[in-house]
Formats: sequence, C-alpha cells, structure tokens
Amino acid sequence: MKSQCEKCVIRDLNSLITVPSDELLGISKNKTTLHIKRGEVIFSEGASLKGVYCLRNGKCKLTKLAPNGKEQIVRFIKKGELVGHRSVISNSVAHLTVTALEEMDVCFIPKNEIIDLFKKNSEFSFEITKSLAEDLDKANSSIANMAQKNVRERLAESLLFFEKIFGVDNEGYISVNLTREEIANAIGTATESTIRLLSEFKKDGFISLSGKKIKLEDKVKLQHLTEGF
Amino acid sequence: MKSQCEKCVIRDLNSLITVPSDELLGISKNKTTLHIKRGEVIFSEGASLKGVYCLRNGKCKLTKLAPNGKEQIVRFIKKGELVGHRSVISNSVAHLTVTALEEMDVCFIPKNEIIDLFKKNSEFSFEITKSLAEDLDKANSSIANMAQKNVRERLAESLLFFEKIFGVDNEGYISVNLTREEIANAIGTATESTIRLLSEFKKDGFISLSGKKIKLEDKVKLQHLTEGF
DNA sequence: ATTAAAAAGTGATAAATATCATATTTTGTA
DNA sequence: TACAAAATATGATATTTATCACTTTTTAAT
Repeated sequence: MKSQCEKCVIRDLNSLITVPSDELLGISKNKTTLHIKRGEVIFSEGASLKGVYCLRNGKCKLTKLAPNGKEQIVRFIKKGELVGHRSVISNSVAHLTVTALEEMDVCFIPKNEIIDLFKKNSEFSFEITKSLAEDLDKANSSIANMAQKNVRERLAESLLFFEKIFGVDNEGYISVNLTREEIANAIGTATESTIRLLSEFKKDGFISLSGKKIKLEDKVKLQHLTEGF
Repeated sequence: MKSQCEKCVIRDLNSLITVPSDELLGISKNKTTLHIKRGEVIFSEGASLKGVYCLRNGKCKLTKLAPNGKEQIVRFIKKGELVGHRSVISNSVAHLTVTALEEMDVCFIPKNEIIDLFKKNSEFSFEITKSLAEDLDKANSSIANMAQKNVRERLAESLLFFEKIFGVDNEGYISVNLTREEIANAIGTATESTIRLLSEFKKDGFISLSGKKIKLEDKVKLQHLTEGF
C-alpha cells in the first residue's frame, strides 16, 4: 500500500508545506517510492529528469564531474529536501549527480504534477523561488570560501558545517558517513591532504577520531581556524 | 523628462520581457534613474534594499567580503540584467556588494512594484525563478572550478569568459576595464600571481598585453589550458 | 604640466599543497 | 572466517602559490 503525502512526516520541511491536503492527493496517487543504498545514484549529470525527488530520510551528496576526472561535491542534502526541481523548472537536463550517502527512501513526483502545482499554486511557486534564492546565496558564499580560504580553513569550516547540518550520534561523533576522499571532494583538495590535516587537528586536540568517525572537541578553536587564526 | 520603460532598449534582455506595456507604465512612473561612475557602489553587503536595479548600460562586479579582508568577485553583470531581486524575493538584506566597473546608467525600481508584478504576473515570476535557477547552476559550476582547478587554469578560463561576455574593442582587446587586482579577486589568488601568469601567457604567445588591456591570441590553447593541458 | 597615489611588474623566499610510493587497517563479500 | 579490495595513513619530494620587498609605470588630481 502506497504511503500518503498528506500524512508524510517530512511534509513541513520543504516547499510542499504550502500545498493543501486535497491537492496533495493527486501527488500521492502518482508518486512512486524508492529505497536506495549508500553509493547508489538517484540521477546523473546530463540526465533528462522525469520529475523531482523528495527525500523521506537519509542524506545524499550533489556532485559535478570536473574535467580532471575528480568529482566536486557541491552540496549535501538531507531528509525533507527536494532535488531535481532546478532542472524541472529550467526544463533542462540535470547538471549535478545525486548519490546516496546512506540507505534512504525517496519519493519520485512526476514532472507534470510539479509544473501544475507551480502554475496553480502561487504560494508553492513562491516557496520554490525562495528556496532557489537561498541556494544561490549559499552557493555564492561557497565560491568565496573556495577562492579565499586555504585548505586548512576550509576543512575546519566543513567539519563545523557537517556537525551543524547532520548532528552527532550518541557518542558525540558527527552523524554522517563520509570517506576521507568524499571530504576531500567537498573541500577541493587531495585525499592525502585531508587525511594529514585531520591527523594534525587530532594531534592539536581540536577533534578526535575513531575509525572514520569524527568528533569535534574544540569548536571555538575550529571556528577561529576557519577565519585563519 | 523621465525615460519610459516600455521603450527601453534593454527591455527584452531580462525578466521584464514578460511584462506588457501597460503594466510597465506603473514602473516607469515610479522608477528613478541614476548615473554612476567607475568604482561607485550601487549597494553594499548588509544593506536593506528598497528595490531592484535594472542596468541600462555598463558593467559591474558582484563581490563578497572574505574574513581575511579580501574581496571575492562572485559574478559580473552587464547591460540588461537585474540586480537586487534575490534580496527582494527573499526579503533579506543584500549579501553581495555591487560596484560599477565603468560609467553606467541604472534604473531603480521600488520593491513594491516588483513584488506586485511578481504576484500578479505569473510569467514574470516564472522568468525570475528561471533566472535564479540559471544563476544557481552557474554558481555551482563556479564552485567546482574554484575547488578543482589551479590558478593557471582558472586564469585561462576567466580570460575566455571575459571575452565571451564582454566582447572585444576594435583592436581586439577584451572590452572590460579590470585591474590586475580585480582579476585576482575574481579567480581567487594573489595579485602578483595573476600578474606573473599573465606575463607567462604573453611570453608563450597565448595573449598579448597593451597596458592593462588584454587580447586573446590563441583561444584554442587557452581552452586546453583550462582543462589542464 | 607636475606630482602624488595607485597600479603593474619582478625577484627572492617561504609556505602550502599535490603527487608518488608504499605500508597498514578496515570493510565487504564469497 | 578468509581474503581481496577499498580506505586510511605516512614519508619523501616536487610543484604551486603566497608573501614581502622593491622598482617602474600609469593614472588622476591639482
């Protein structure tokens, strides 16, 4: 039996919050739900999307392939957010690849449902517009960070960011399963440099490590590092 | 006597293209026009905007101040484009500073006019949304470029980009007046590094220089450089 | 036209980061 | 549980880039 959008726990986390229950029925009827595992791709750069994806739970990374063959993580997305709406609105192919970082449930909502909603419900379209504006703003900050900060500063910043958006587990470790290579791909550096800096941060007492898990021990210091102190 | 929007030469260059002539009359009545010189600031990071700005002619840079005191150029804007709509839509302060790169005429359109249009005219709001989506897409590419490419690659890329968006003068030099420091602020490097690399590109015959003006002599090679060859 | 300020340019050097090689540990799966 | 593959880790070294100090050239204002 298909789950119902109007009862979905994440309904109030994204632009769909503006859509009244009766309108959500249409979406409920036409959506499909998929369960995916870590490493699986939801859609790839260049793909022509047939709809948007609503993340019921889990986390994923949005990446772009650079000419040198490395992947750049442009953003992280988690439970409650939509992906693919940029492509659907622009009526263009996907310009990012979306890959699951852990097991997740994702709802697929066909393009025409979203476009209908966008046209009919001005609150919904306004929410979508605002979320694009917010994304743009964050992307601009990211450009400045990449361009002006060195690798150490960017790593400190990313660690604080990871804890902020993903939270910590019951032992205080950051709740996201990222390889050192993925961290490197997010901050734009070599994997070895990331590993080295993490060891250094550990030696200096800013963080502690348990396997690949990371715990922030001195956030004040990390915050200072972020600004180059 | 005030100029009329419905006759404006740049009308068909931005989202206002969707607005019928009679609706533009309201805007015409309430807009103000300003003339500014190179180096003057249209609005600053942190400012609360009372409206959006429509660039009638000229070019400007959008910058963000980094904690290290350096400015990062996040984007360039030219004739026909709007600035400030992100802030007005999000109802937040400006997150970027807009500075003229040359003499320019700018029309200021009060916030309420834009919001009215946005609510009443769904074509206009759709155009605004699409332009945000496009900006977001470009910003994401920019993040990947900053993170994955080295300074030489980014400089080659920027030179090609400058020529593409600003064109060339009658002698073939790129038609934009940028200092070496501004170029450095766009690609995220030290001014001296930019100067050194430009000399190197010149020595290698990829570009020629006349004062601060730059002419691209071998775009194919520059394109290759962009990708690390 | 003169002059001070800003910008461009260059060399020497230090610091940051990438790359390559290789060892060790962890993970997933047969 | 064993074993291969992937991930982590570390050292040595090369390369890239920043920084500092200084000179020359250009620009703009009187």
